[in-house]
Amino acid sequence: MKRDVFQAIADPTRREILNFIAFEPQNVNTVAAQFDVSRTAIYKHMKILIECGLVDVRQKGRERYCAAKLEQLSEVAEWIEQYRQFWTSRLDALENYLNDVQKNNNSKKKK
Amino acid sequence: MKRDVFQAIADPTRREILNFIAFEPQNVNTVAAQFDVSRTAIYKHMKILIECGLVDVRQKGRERYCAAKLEQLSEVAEWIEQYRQFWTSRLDALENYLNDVQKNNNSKKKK
DNA sequence: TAAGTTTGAAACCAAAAGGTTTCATGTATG
DNA sequence: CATACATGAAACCTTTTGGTTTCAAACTTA
Repeated sequence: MKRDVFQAIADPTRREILNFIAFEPQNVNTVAAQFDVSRTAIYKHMKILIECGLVDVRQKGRERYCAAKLEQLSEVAEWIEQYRQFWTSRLDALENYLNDVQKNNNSKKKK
Repeated sequence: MKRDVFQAIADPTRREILNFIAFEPQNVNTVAAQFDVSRTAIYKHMKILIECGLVDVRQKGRERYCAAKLEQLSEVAEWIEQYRQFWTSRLDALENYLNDVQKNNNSKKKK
């Protein structure tokens, strides 16, 4: 099953897991120790993160190091960016307006 | 109940709803007509979007116009931005690597 | 080799999510 | 006023989610 990044980061525990392994890969037990819930519960969250590509696993002996692949977040970032013009500052709104005006002027000049 | 923006945008139908009303507010029926599911189902999605502040409602006669308040997405955007350094250009990766090397050298020197 | 450690997976459970049909209410309008 | 329309809400159902306990397997190490 191909998991969805949007859905993966919807859960606060999974966001905390990502944050915990963002700087340095950690094995499952180390991650689980950070949380109140059972290791198995964390493992399940991990599985979801792995399925959507947000986490990568590297076997090392009997341990498995989980590394965050945060570039997968760009899918969400890009989805949001397309709407950024709707909420940035009024200055930006002005800037956009001026850009538009300029664009229109250029088009007119070409004609 | 204070809803969570992360959770609200996890559902693909809700993302489509946001996109549909992003440029121009629409009443519930008009939105519902865009989707296969029932009006009531769309209304429930709408309610979730309203509860987390992603949608604003303005009564007008017997109709209720729903407008997207996309600036609420900034919460998610900011959460992602803090990790952007981890996946931007390879140049950044090289920079991080060099920083690490330097750090390790310093540690060794201390010993 | 035997005991301890790290992990994966199965069976099970309660609550939440997403959907439906149905009904009530307020608003327009012929 | 009577009918049609737009919406909110309740009751109900099925699937998914997030959690648990338990057990098996693979790897370490005394």
